[in-house]
Amino acid sequence: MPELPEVETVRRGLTPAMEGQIITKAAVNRPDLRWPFPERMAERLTGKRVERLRRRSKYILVDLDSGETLIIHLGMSGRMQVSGDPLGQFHHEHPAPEKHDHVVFDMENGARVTFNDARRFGAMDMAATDTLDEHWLLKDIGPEPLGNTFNGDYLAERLKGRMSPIKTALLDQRIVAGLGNIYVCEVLNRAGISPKRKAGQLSSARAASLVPVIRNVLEDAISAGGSSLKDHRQTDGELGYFQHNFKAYGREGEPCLTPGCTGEIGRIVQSGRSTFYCTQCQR
DNA sequence: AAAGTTACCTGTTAGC
DNA sequence: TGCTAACAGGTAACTT
Repeated sequence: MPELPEVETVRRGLTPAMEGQIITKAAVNRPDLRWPFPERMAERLTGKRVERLRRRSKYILVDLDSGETLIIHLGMSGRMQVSGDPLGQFHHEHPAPEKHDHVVFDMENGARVTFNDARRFGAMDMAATDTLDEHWLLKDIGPEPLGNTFNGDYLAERLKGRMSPIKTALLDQRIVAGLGNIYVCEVLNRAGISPKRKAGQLSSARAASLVPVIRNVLEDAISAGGSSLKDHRQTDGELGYFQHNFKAYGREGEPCLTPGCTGEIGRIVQSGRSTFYCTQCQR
């Protein structure tokens, strides 16, 4: 669900409420999300100080002073809401609990962080911080698209020889981290590349040219607080607004916005997911 | 090995 | 209004 920009927006929203703070109480209201929670999760969190909040791909990583890291994935419908007074001053009022509030953290500063996930495709696990890269959920993930190791040479090399459509290849988290259905549609529209084109059929130069487009789309979306369709909210409950900047996603039947293009946006299904693209200017 | 399909779960919406 | 079906931003497990 939430793709990289939404997860980064959530991480930034959680940081002032959680970083440097002790978790005074962890309420775990059910045994599992997509998978069972780790053994004794509440006890392993309670009384621990949050040293740092990081993000890897679509995962939020909460480093604790116990040497463990809490790994959080929002799945399709996961939200994290901050309530109360993070400045720790006078009133500590929190909204009434809602359906699907599965995990609730109370912080020493009075902030409350609530994980709500109707579809329960989300996940939480805990692992030793120093070997986190070997965790089964993280070990096969490709480079961060906004990091230095993700460059034109790398992407061209990874796409070489691939028979799958470029749309599918960019969704493959082993090739590049953090892209989901929405942003892949936007990237290919901005790049003028057909989602149906075989990944290995792109010239190296064209493959490499995707790198700055990917970076720009993601950076624009992060600046806008992510995209709110059905579920994504920022941690203060506000909507992101990048959805107003979509040029392809969700615009079936509407005109293509590429300057000089007279085509319209169509929709096809690729590996079970909707793809929106301009049949005229995306070749 | 790689590509494609299915399943997980609930909520919303479109269509009748 | 009420019912049903289709669909939703992810990804692991399964089949081909």
